Amino acid sequence: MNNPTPAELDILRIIWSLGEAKVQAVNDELCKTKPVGYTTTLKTMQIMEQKGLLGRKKDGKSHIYFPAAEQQDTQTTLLNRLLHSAFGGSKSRLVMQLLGNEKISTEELNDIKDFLTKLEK
Amino acid sequence: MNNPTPAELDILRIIWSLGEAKVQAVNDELCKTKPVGYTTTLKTMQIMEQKGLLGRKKDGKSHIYFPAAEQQDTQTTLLNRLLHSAFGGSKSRLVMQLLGNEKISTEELNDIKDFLTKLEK
DNA sequence: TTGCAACTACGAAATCCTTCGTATAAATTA
DNA sequence: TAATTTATACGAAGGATTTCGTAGTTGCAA
Repeated sequence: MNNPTPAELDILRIIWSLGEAKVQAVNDELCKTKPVGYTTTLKTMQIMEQKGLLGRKKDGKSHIYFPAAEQQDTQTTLLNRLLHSAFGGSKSRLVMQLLGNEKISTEELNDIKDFLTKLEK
Repeated sequence: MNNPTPAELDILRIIWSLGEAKVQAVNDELCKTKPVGYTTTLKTMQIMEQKGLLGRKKDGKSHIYFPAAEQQDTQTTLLNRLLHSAFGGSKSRLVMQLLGNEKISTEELNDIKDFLTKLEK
């Protein structure tokens, strides 16, 4: 299916941390970072529900939204995409870059472990 | 400046691996994965040159393109964006997810090392 | 020098993303 | 019960991305 866009990811991150939330709560959080209209957040969350990124249930006159997939599944999907699109599939290169080493290594896991050992002092 | 879009990243990856390349060569590579018109590739590479993602030099009637920034700088930018947008800035969680462990850890580096040790058997 | 083949440049359609205005509907309160 | 508040639904504008058609340019071979 479809993957979260940047704006959708902003919302997902908030819902992950809250477990579940109403549009109002998500919008409040969002506004702490950048000003955004209520209906913008609502619209995006409605699209996310259609896309299958969020589920929702009625609560009085409003809805409570929650993640439709495991947080980890979504994270893994995004991470794997970056792994292949930007790192040619090399996990060790990705890890080394992430942890601040720019050296390229071919001995995947060992190199990572050595790297960590050194970094640990 | 501007960040590479998905289509641009496909091209960047090819140019990274080739060092430098003409449009034709990039398009050939691209077509191994999915069919795409020559002018599509050309147009995208022209845009990338304008954006400052690629440099180019004349070679007879055509151009030779090359990365304008270090591969690692671009990778780091993309990785950091994912780190914050999807992992709330936790490097250890990202690494663990990448390496196949779904457990959340708070002792950043040590946990990663332990994890690697186990994985190594 | 003429003509062909390989390239470039340009423009524009189609789609996706993001944002918000407006119209409705449903509780609440005065 | 009427007015107010709080939500939802819908549509559409504006910008970014992706794709490609068409026209024009350049170098080389015949």
